[in-house]
Amino acid sequence: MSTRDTRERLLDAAEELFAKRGFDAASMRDITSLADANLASVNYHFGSKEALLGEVIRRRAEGIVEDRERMLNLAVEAAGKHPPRARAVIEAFVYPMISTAREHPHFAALMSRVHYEGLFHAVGKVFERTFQNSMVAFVTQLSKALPGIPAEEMRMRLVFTVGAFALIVKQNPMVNTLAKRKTDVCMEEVAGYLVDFCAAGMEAPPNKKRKGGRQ
Amino acid sequence: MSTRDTRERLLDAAEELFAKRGFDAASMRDITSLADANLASVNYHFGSKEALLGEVIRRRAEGIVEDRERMLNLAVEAAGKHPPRARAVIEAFVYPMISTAREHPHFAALMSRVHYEGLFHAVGKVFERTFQNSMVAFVTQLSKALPGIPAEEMRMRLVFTVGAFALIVKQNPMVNTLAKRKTDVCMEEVAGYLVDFCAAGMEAPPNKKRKGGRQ
DNA sequence: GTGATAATCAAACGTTCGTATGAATACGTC
DNA sequence: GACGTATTCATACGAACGTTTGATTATCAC
Repeated sequence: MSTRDTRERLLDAAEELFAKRGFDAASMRDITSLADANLASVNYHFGSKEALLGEVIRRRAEGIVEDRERMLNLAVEAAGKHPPRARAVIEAFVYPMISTAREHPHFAALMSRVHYEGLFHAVGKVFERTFQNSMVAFVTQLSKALPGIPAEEMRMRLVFTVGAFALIVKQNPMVNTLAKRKTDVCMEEVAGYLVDFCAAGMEAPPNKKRKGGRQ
Repeated sequence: MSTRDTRERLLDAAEELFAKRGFDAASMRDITSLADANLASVNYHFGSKEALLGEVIRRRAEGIVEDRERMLNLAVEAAGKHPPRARAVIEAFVYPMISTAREHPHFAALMSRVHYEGLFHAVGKVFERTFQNSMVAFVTQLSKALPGIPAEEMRMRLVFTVGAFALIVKQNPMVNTLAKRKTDVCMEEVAGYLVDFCAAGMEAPPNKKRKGGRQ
């Protein structure tokens, strides 16, 4: 059993348990046990538990960002000299993560956690270099598609999209309860709903800053 | 210093630290220290750490749900014999939590955590009895306002709204970074953006279940 | 085979955790 | 002021945590 095997088994086990239980609640003993590895192996291969989390995220995040950029470029080219429709931009933003959520549901759930837990101390750098940087290009294209929306409001709308998205891929019990589903909501199905919802939200008229409104 | 004082100081401290660090990372010693109380006081007043979390949520959740229902009823009455507009329903859903987020930002951030961490074992019951139950009435009114949307899709759209919402109230570093803000995003400001976005998303045409689409 | 490097292993380290205990103090009632 | 209850307190417990260590085993070039 080569080193590479152990490394990957550790990454897989960590991905699953970090996603299911959270960073703190997933102990090194749980992870190494699931990976059929020795307790000390994580510190040998990665140095620390935090570094393990960083590597779990890094090994997939870059691919997702690349897919997003590829889809965005395709949309730009397909639109010719016009800017692409907002819906096409949203699809380029959402589908790579949806595909990941199907192939690696634990990773998608973990990404959702990263948004909401204070895990930035461990993954801040890799997260910044990948996901956050990639968002700039999407805001740019959305602003071209919808020139009437102020840049700041457009950025907020993309944050809303991330939030709506993150709650879905989390496989949250609430989602199934609310949706009155006995089986888990299927990713492809929900992707269509999400794109419809967010594309319409993007195309909404800009906010009338009604000052003196509700205090 | 009466008992009630200590109880409330513990609840306040727990609310803040659970929100900032998460359930596991916020230790009893941190909480009791911030509350200027003895380490044993939590177990004396609440029985356990989990019970403390449950009480932290319960003491505010019920008020929020009541506010939501009150605003929803007002919207229904104001609309007369017609159903209220989707936007009015969204406002009734969002504003009570926005108000809470202004008065008790830690609580709002904690609620966001509850959606994403596996905290349901501790708060599942109180959470179910309050927030999830209250959603049924909103889906009902939204379906009346927008009869063209299938019930399941409407439920998903309300989940999207919760997700977009939760990411905002979390005071997530990403939000400020993305929004290119040096100061925290103001709740009232973002509430307007959020309602515009979600109301438009609600009113989007129903999804054309394009089967055989992307695999 | 031999030696150097890489990887695995069992065991232990010191720390921190949530909880429990029993004594000490504060409080309200008579 | 004394008594019973409610609360606070210092302290300790056992368990679980991430990490470290030093020996042991596998791997591979020569």
